[in-house]
Amino acid sequence: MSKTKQEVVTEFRCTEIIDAARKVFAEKGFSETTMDQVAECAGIAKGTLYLYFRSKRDIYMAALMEGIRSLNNDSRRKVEAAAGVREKLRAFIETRVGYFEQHRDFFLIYHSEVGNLRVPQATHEGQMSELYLEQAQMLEEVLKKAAAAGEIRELRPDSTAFTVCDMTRGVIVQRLLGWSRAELNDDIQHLIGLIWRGIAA
Amino acid sequence: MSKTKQEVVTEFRCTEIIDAARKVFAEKGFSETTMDQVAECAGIAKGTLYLYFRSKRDIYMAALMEGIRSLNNDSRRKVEAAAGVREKLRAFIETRVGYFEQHRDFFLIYHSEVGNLRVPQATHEGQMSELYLEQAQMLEEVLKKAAAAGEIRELRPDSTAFTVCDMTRGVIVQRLLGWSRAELNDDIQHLIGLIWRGIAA
DNA sequence: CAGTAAAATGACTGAGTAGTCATTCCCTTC
DNA sequence: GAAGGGAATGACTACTCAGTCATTTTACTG
Repeated sequence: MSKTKQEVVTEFRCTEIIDAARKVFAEKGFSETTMDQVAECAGIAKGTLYLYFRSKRDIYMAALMEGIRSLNNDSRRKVEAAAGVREKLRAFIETRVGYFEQHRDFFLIYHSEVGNLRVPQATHEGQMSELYLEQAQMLEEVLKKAAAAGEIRELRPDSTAFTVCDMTRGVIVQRLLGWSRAELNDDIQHLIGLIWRGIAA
Repeated sequence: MSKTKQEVVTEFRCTEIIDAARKVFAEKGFSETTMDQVAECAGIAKGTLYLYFRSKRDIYMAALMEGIRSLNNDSRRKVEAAAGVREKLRAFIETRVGYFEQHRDFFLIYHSEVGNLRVPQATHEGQMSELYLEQAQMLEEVLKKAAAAGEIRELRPDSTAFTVCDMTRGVIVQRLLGWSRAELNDDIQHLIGLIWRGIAA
């Protein structure tokens, strides 16, 4: 009984910390953020952070992983639920754009970390790219099946999957930076149009 | 006379420093790089850095700007020289992929800085996004003219231009991370195919 | 080759911060 | 409501590093 209660408290604190971390790290980046700031934002003392996480990097990675996992799950569910390539594609894009629009702060971390091409040394490095590649692979499967069924033309599915991810990422950036004033749906529609028909007359 | 000589030395030192900075910053990122490392890599003492640049950030930005300007010039020249949209598109992609393949270390800085969506506070911030947007705008012009000439279908030229930039960026990342084993030309060809015809059967 | 001025150096300083731990607080249990 | 124990605290420590500046080296000149 008491154990359950303790677990609840622990989970609550962890969530609290991760949420705060996401906010602060998104604003300043990893290096420019201090543990005092994270603590203050979470409304607890700095020492408490270390009761639940081993280090600054640990908190950062926890925030990142949690977000990616949640995004992956959302995407997978939506894509599986959709019928036909084009709808699956739309589901994929819609989910991601929507998710990041709702979790701006998470996108900033995700984006700067996933876009981090430097020589890895973090312990979590393996997990990271694994979770990242998962997205592209999901899309790759969809494309492969569609190609087999003749729904789309024959293309290198891996490269194409990555490219679709990149285009989606691009739309998210455009929107977050306010470079696009269009409605969400118009942006998505436009993107799908590009993917599907290209720009040829 | 003596002045010219002095200028030459100054320019040489600056280049030396910028080259070293590019290498070191690319490896570790801005925050994790120390001035001692930059100095060592440049083969000079730390104090000397401050004879030619005001601050760490100054050196970083100088390295970044110089690279972007050079890339912009290359791209513009090649795109202008090419005839027809499709060839201009190819020129654009080819130049960028080629440039970054040749300046890996620069790409790492460029990528992490341009992808830096946090609230700006750097003095150079304005210049940065200006130089960045320049690329997309160049492409936008090409697309607009092509659309007017009926060479491509009517699309939102701004959004499309950004998307093409994003796709190109994506290919570069794929190649730098070793996710693509294809020949450079095949990757470019594949990308142009995607842009031009989309994925529709 | 002495004298001088400019360039280069690197030990040093001061600010800032990740992580610790002795102390305090609070909640449970009897 | 007192005792006991686990959770929370925040002052403190040990360290890093951007930027400075007194000193040394180099380059030029007459």
